[in-house]
Amino acid sequence: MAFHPDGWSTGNDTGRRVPGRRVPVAGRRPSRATEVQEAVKDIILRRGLVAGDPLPTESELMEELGIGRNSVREALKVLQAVGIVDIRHGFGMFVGRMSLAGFVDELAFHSRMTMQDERNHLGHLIEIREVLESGLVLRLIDSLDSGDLPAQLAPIRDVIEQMRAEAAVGAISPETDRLFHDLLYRPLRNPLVGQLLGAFWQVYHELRDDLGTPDESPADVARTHRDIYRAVLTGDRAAATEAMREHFAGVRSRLARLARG
Amino acid sequence: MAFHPDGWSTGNDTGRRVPGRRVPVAGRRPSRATEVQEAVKDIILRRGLVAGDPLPTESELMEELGIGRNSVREALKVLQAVGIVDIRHGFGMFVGRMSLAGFVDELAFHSRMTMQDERNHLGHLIEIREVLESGLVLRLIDSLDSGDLPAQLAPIRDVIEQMRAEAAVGAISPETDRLFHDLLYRPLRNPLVGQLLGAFWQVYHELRDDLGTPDESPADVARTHRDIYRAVLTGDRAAATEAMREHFAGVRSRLARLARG
DNA sequence: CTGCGGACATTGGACGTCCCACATCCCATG
DNA sequence: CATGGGATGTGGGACGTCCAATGTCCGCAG
Repeated sequence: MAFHPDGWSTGNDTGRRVPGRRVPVAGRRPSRATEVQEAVKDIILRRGLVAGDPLPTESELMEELGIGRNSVREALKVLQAVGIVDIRHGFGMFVGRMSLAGFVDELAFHSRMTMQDERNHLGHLIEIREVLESGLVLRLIDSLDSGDLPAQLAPIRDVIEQMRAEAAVGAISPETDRLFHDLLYRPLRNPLVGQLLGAFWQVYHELRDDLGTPDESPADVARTHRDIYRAVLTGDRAAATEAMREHFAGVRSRLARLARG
Repeated sequence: MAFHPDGWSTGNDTGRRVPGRRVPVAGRRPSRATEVQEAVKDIILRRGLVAGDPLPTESELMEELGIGRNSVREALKVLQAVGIVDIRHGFGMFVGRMSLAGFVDELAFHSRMTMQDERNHLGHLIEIREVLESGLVLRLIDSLDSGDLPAQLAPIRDVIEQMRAEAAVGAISPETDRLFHDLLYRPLRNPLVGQLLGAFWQVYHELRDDLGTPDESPADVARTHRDIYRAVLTGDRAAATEAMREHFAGVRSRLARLARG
């Protein structure tokens, strides 16, 4: 992985770098791409840019840093992969919004890779998601203004209704499921929660097809989600914990069957 | 090996497009780099490779896919950034181990970027970490074999001792703190927990210097960690929850002060 | 026989250049 | 006044070439 050794900053490179000129000095190697990455991050931080702000063009970067275009491009691609910059073909580069897309890729890939063996990455991921959601739902109950709960939870109620409707005519769409878990924790006002859970959710659903058919019916799924909603509505912490456990029971059994078969 | 520029018959469609002519084909643009990424992932999955296994060389990839070296390299750099492949100069490429390094980069960067404003990424991150650890410690209590608790928790006890010793002579080293949070949940046998928590921990400690001085003394820190250990040892769920809350109280106050200042 | 050093092959790293694709803006043309 | 077609600027793709790092292996010295 890319290490960024500290003690390099002093000493040798004070200023411009002549393209084509190689420094034969025996020392560590802050690869060109790494240099560019650090430089771009530095520019963003130093200039106090925010997500969406325009960044220097490729040409400007190659000139300012005295580095070839390919290296610049490699670095930018990496920064794009980790969601730090946003590249738009024919338009320019911009400070990126946090997307966790790279995180999803990594988790999804390694989960798929270890699906059949004992390490079972996906199972571990689900366990973490369960722990997280179980804790979050309690925090949600604590944080809700007890004044007008139904109004605050109205969006959730709508999703539950939608879910029930879909279950009645067939299967619950992934989008509806995702929407539930996204909306539920929104009152916590912690956008990272939504993003992280979204990432977990996405990994699960990318690999869902590789798992067998679910043990529970769509109606069961709708019911467990409704139970979570009701527990939050009534502020019943124990019921919320139990409902969350129920919700993940189906997932667990599906995974367990995979491990056996 | 000599390269024959007489044209390549392999699936490289260099069909000319007339400038100014809009291609009516529905807009799908699988960029070269993306193609290579998918191809490499596919190779790993299809051949059932595991972490550490060797991958085709750059030259082999460019030939097999009929794609230029730069594109191949860009793709591989990205895959390296998200921890899917591991590139070792002068040796070869290998299937990567999960590292979450890209995730850490993304979180650390966006946290630093939003440090001064209201969005306060870091605070949200800490909140998630607290929820996670609070839930995990309860799960840990449930999962421990009640037979020989002291033996199972011996490593933790040693770290606590180390922590106390360090606190007595000055400051607790980050490594010791990290070791505690890493070892504590090891009995859960969920390696992802360690990695995810490690990522959170690393983000926090990368930005720690930008926060002010801590409110609590090293002795306080050692004490809160000891309380967590004791709660697990005695299986006291309420005490564990409280100890975890205490543990994060210092972090929270530090963050709050930043928001005010 | 042992071990150490250096040649060699292999593999990644970097660069410059050329051309393509895409987006935007402006101006000419109807 | 509306519109379509450059002109321009930006990223995307590819190629060829050279450089540097790493591992292997063989031969020479002890």
